[in-house]
Parts: sequence; structure tokens; C-alpha cells
Amino acid sequence: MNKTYDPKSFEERIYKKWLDNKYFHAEPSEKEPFTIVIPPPNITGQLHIGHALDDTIQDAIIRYKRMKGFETLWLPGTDHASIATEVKIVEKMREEGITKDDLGREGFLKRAYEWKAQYGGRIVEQLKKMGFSCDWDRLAFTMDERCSKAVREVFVKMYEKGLIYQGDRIINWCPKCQTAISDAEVEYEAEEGHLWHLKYPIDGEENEYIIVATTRPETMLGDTAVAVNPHDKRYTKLVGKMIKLPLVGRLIPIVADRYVDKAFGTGAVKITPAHDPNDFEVGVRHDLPVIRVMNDDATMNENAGAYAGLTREEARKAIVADFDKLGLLVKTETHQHNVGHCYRCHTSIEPIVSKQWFVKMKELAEPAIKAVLDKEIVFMPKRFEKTYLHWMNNIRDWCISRQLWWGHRIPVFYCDACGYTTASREDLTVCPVCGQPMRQDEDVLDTWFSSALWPFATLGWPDNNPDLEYFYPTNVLVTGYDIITFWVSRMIFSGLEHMGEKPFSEVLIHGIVRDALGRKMSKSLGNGVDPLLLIEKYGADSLRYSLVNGISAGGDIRFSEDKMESYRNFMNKIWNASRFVLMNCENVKIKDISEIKKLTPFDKWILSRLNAVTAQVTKFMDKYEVGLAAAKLYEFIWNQFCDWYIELSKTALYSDDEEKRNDTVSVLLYVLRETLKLVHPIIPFVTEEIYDALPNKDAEDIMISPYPVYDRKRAYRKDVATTEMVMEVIKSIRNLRREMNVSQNKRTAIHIVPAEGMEKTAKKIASYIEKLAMGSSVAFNEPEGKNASLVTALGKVFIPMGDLIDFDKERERIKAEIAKTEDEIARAQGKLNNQGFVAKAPAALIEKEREKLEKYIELKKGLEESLKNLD
RNA sequence: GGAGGUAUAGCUCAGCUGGUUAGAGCGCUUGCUUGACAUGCAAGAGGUCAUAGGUUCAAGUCCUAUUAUCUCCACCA
Repeated sequence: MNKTYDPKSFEERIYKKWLDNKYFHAEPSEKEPFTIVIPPPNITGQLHIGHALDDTIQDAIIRYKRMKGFETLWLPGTDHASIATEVKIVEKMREEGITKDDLGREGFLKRAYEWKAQYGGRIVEQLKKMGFSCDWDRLAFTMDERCSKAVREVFVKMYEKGLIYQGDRIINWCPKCQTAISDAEVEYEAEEGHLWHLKYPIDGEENEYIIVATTRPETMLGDTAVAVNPHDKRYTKLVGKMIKLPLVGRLIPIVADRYVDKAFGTGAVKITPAHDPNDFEVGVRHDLPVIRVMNDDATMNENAGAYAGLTREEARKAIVADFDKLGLLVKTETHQHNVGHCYRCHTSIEPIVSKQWFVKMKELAEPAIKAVLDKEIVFMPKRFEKTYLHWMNNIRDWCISRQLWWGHRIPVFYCDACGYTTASREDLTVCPVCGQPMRQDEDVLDTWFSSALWPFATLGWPDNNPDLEYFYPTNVLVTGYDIITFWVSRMIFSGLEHMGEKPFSEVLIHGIVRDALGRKMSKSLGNGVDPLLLIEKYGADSLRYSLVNGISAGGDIRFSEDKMESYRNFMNKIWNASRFVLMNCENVKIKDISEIKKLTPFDKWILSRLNAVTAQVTKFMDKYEVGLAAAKLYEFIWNQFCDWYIELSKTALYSDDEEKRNDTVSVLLYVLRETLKLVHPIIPFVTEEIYDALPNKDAEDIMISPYPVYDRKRAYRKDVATTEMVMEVIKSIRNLRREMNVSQNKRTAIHIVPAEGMEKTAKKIASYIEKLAMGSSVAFNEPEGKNASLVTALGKVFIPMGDLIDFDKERERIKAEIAKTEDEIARAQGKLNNQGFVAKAPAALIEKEREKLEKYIELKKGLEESLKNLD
């Protein structure tokens, strides 16, 4: 074995071995299934640190369950990411001087598939570098044959059921991308704008006006009403009257609507149903006409009269100027407001009315709400239920059409000859009614339409098949809180609607990865980290551990390269501890743990610790608390196994007693093997590499070995107490030496006067104390002359240090100890003198407090004696 | 504007259903090539557990308010 941990020398080889052995592949079997579907990364993307976190959690869970004996399926795949990918391709084309129209739909799609072929596989290779145990035989893609079939089926079914409809709705329109985008794809940014107060003359009355306030004067050309609050006394008289719209001359009514806030602006709002979502709602309530004044590219259209052809910005300037000329501009205020921008190209979005396809949500939301309220689906942590329920309870119809080419084309067919329209599972070229040609809808579906079907489309739905039967519903969905509404909620209602069964039982939500300063990682800040570089530098296991260690459910994690280094050191520690154990295996008879006749207290201590950590880790992993499991294992491996057991074992390993050597190596090997198995789900590579070299393997490879099980018989309370006492004594001596400025490499004599009943124990453990506390010898008497001394549970410990000792210093030290002890005595006495405590606290607790008090009184006595001896 | 999270050592975080002397890693100080590991070993310094109240025999832990900070949702012309 190498002297240092060198992940590059084995990670790739081991991954290949796993693949060759088909360990990741799952098939329906007698075993109980455990299934996770991966949140499919976009084909545009590179693996980023967020994927690394999300998928490390999943892999840890999957590997744990596999070792626990489940038929474990982790189903991988990628997402076509309609708009994101299309934008990237178009950008690339622009560099080459090509536009979409140059290529045409066919040509563009050809190019898009080439893109997919080139980049779709890249992220898969990156996932493999992380060590993820996905069933690659089942690799899916949201636009592959299976998923496309499912998308078609769902669309047609819902269309026939009347759940999908086409309608005029106000939607977010990106004038640059030339497509509708969902609410979630709009990013709001605070902008410094203006609030213009405009006079609208009342029709038929001289010098009567109502003043409206607006941030978007250019839309006034499409105004079809002015609204005031029904309770606003200032305007009660005016409701029902007509306004003669300036510049346009159209007569529009003044209506009363609760939407209007009396306190904002002038309390009167111009209503433009075609260009504002709220106005649209008002328009529906008051049956107002809808007049579009803009084209799809955000220039003014023919309804804008004299302003036609201007951009929206130009039109705004012109209209404000014209109002001013007419004396109708009352004032201009600066005004901070949020303006929506396209999340892709950052153009400010234009709310416009257009014909789009929608999914009726109310009916679908009801069972989806019920499933969560009834605990059929559980969010972890629970608080994220609120996010979900809030969204579901306030759901709006889902606009699913996108004016793009890359995606699932809407399977609706029109006959221009007879007007027949239908949704179809098969492509239609000829109208079944009149025999004339049919044309397909030009738009594609929102990306999330296919992602919503992911848990069952990937398993072969709508075809009945054993996979679907066996693996659905899946067990746990692991994702970040940022896509609960986008994705998780849509999978839930889709599963319930189309499968008649929830898609998963549990939703595990984690936070996002931030940089060392707590900032979101982003391209513009340049504070992102590339997981692949980190793997290159530190190994995949180190990356996995640093991502997962210490995360708690739902919380964000801060990430820095410093962390990587310390977990790489941890890998090195595991590596070297293993190397130590293996080095001592030569010429040794390895026994099964049950064959060892005389386990030492230390053996029993480490076995008991191992057992306890097994229980804790199992408990955490069952709750998917991978972070807490990782932290426990770190503690155990470094601070218990390495710092203590290995050090204690050296006395036996270098002794002449052959049986003792055999026994000790056997225990070391056993604890090492079980520990490697416990951490394997988190750090699969290094554990597999070491396991392979173990002489006591209990399976062909660690990833298919049985996970350790808690054994209630291994408490060994007495031996644990003895060991802990030894550790205390050693620590105290080290501490004393340090305080007395004894050089680290100088050995000194140690004298022990055992406490009552401790004589035998003291003799048994003397050699260990000598070794670990830098003793030159151990004697069981009080030394002649002056010395430094300690009071321990084992007895009094003396260290004669001759000239080395500084008596004043030793006095100070003991006095400080006494003071500390007195504090404790006071605290314990205070508690025990408290009537309330004695009356109400549990008896065991009171007893414990009494024992403590006694212990401290004893200790104080001993210390005072030591002090006296110094004089 | 609405909802939620977080606040514990210089930094990153543990601390379960209230009950050890509030813990770990990193960093810091000091000393060590102690027969696995200097990617290491040992010892140590460092915390009035955000603030103010409250419940309780007992509060880092539960409740209320405040402050700071983060996130999500909505988007008011």
C-alpha cells in the first residue's frame, strides 16, 4: 500500500469493476424494492456542485439500502431543458451567423439532436466520476421514445378529459426569445422608474377629470376602463360615468373594483386588460374589451394609431410628451418598482394576451393536497410542506405552451379545410372528417410537462410492465428547496392523476451550496467551484465527505476548499489506519471475533463503541440524515479507533505473547472491516480499495457486503468504564507533564498508589499507561521526596521529577484544581439544597447529583493532601 | 406585502422528546520525525449559547416580543 492516500490510483479502476460486475443494475426480484429517480440534470449543463451534493445524498442512501438487502434501483437520466437548451444553441448559432429561420424547424432540430449527442453524455461521465451507483442500463432522457410516448398519452388523455384547453390568457411574454415563459421563469428586479399622473377627462362634462397614476403610459392606448375602489368616497359619484380617452378618443367606463388600493397613487387605476395581469382579471369581472396595442416583438401595433411601429420605450416618451402638450400631465414622480425580466436573456417581459394551452389545475390540485395532508407523502423536513401547500392552494392554471422548437411538440392537429381539431397519440396527416391535410400545432410543451412524468415515464408507463409494477411508487425523492413548486408538486399531481398512485412516499429537501462567505454560487460572481477539478485534486471521496458531513436537513451548506483539504486528510487517516492494521497481519492467525477467548477491556471497549456507532449510524441513515451519520463516523474513526484503540493495541502487538498478538490483530481487522462497511455509502472508492486487501473479507466486494447490524449483547459496561478510566489517567498525566514543562520526548517514572479495590486493575493496565503517558517505569508506591501528583479514579499518581519540578507552579496548579472542584461542589450542593429540585426531579437524577458531589469532595481531599506534601 | 429558516468558540457547524463540567472540525498558541499517518501526534487558549421578557425545581433546548440575516411566494397601478 502507498504511504499516502492517492485516489487517482484506484477510483477509475474500481468504478469499472463495479460496472463490469453489474452491481448497479436492478431487476424485479423477491427482495423488497427501493427506488430513487434522479432529478435529471439538463443536457446543457456541466456537473456543478449542487448536483454533486444532491446526488451524493442519493448515492449514500442507495448504497446503504443496497447493503441492507433491498433490490435497489437508482434511475438516472437527463432533461432536454427546452428553453435553456434552445437559447444556448441559438447563441452558438449566432456566433456562426446563422438564425433559426435559416435552418427551419427540421434543420434546427437536427442541430439540437447533435448538441444532445455531444453534451448529453458529458454529464453522465461526470456523474460516474463521483462514484454514483446509478443503473446506467436504464439511462433515460425526457425526449427519448419512452418519455415521448408518456407525454403524448398524458396530453391526449387530459385533452379528452377537458383538463387541457386553449384560451386567451395574459401570459409573460419575452419579446426577445419570442415565447411565453412561466411565472417561475420571470425574475423581478427593483428598478428606479416613474409614476406619471395623467388627467383623463370625464365625457360630457367641462373641466372634469379623473387623475390616474401609471408606470406604463404607453399601454394607455389599450385602456378599456378606469377603476376605483368601491369604498373610495372621492370617486363614488364618478362610478358609471364615461371617460373620453385622450389621444385615442375612445369612450371607456369608470368601474368600481376591490382590486384598487385607495392609498396608492391617486386611487384611480387605468385598466389595460391586454397588457397587465391584474387588469386582465378586472376586465374579466367587468366584461371589458381587450385591446392589444403591441406586437410580439414589443413594438406598437396598428391599434396604437399614430404610435404604431414605435418600440415600447419610444412610445412611452411620445405619449408622455403628448399628454404634457395637452396639459393633461399632472406630475411625474420617481418610483421604485419591480420589473420582471426573462431569466434567460434578461429582456424585460411584456405581459400580453395571447392564445396558449393551459392545464386546468384545480381538479388536479385537490388530491395532491390531500395526499400530503394525509401523510401519504411526507416532506422532510416537515416545514417544506408549507411551501408546497401554499402553492397548491393558490394554484393557477398552468400555461404549458412555449413558442419554441426544442421540446415535445404539442400533439394537436388542425384541419384548415373543415376546422376539425383534435389531440392525437399518432401523428395525423389527413383529416378523418373531410380528408384534407392536417397541420400540427407549432408550439412545444413546457419542459416541466415531461419532468412531471419522470417517476413513471422512465419505468415504461403507459405500457404495463413488470418494472413499473415492481418499482413504482418510488421511495424517496431528493432535491433542493428551489424546485419544490416547479417540479415536486407537478410530479405529485401527475402521479396521482395518471398512475392513480403517488410517485414517491418521501421528499427529502436539502439546501443549496454557498461559497465560504455564504453567497450563492453564480457565474457572475465567479465564486463557483468545479467539482471535477476538486475530484482531480482531492479525490471523489473527499468531495463527497465534505459535501455531506455536517449537513442538516433543509439547511444550506457553506463550501470552501479548506474543507476539502481536511476531509482529504481524513481519507488519508483511514488509509493509514488500514495500512497499519494490514502491516500487522503477516504471520498472524486471524480469528473470528467469537473465537477469541480473552478479549481485553480495550477490545471490549472498541467493540462496544463500534456497536454503538452502528446503532446511531443506522438510525440516522434510516431517517436519511446522511450528514449526521457522516459526522458520527468521523468521530468514531479518528478519535476512538485511531487515537485510542490503535495506540492501545500497540502494547499487545509488540509483546511476546503470540495469542495476544493474534487476538489483537483479529479485533483490529474486525473493527476495520465493519467500520469500512459503515462508511462505504459515503466514501465508496477508498473503502472498496481497502476492503479488497483485507484478509477477512465477508463478501466479494464491499458494496455488496452486508451492512453491520447492532448487537444488543455488546454493551460491556464494566470494561468500557475501565477503559475510560485508563484514558482519563493517561490524559491527566500528559496534561500534568505539559503543565510542568516536561519535554514531550522525555520519559519519567510513574508511581501509582491504587485506590481501594483498584489494585488488580492498576497492575493490569500499568504497561499501557507507561507506553501512552511517556513513562520510563511504573511502580506501585509513593516515591521518595517531592513530586507532582494527581488524584484519579484509579488512585493517586505521582511523578517524581527531581529538579525539573517547579514547586510554586505545582502549588498554583493544585490550587486552581481545588478552586474548580469547589465550584462544582457548590453547584451540586445548591441543586441538592433546592427543595423544588429534590421534590420534583426524577430520582435517578438526584442520585446522580449526590454521587457527583461525593466524588468532588473526595477529589478535593486528595488535592489538599497533595498540596500539603509539597511543603 | 405574505410565509418560513437561521442566530452557540475567530470561521463552519453538532447539541435528539428541557436535567453530565455546552461539543467537533478548521484556524490559533506551545511542544514533539513517540516502530500507520507532519495529509501526523500531544497539550492548551477561546463561548454571559443574538437581545428582552415568560413558563419550569431546572432553559442553549419550550413560549412571546425585538433585532440581524437568509430563502421562498406575490408583485400594487
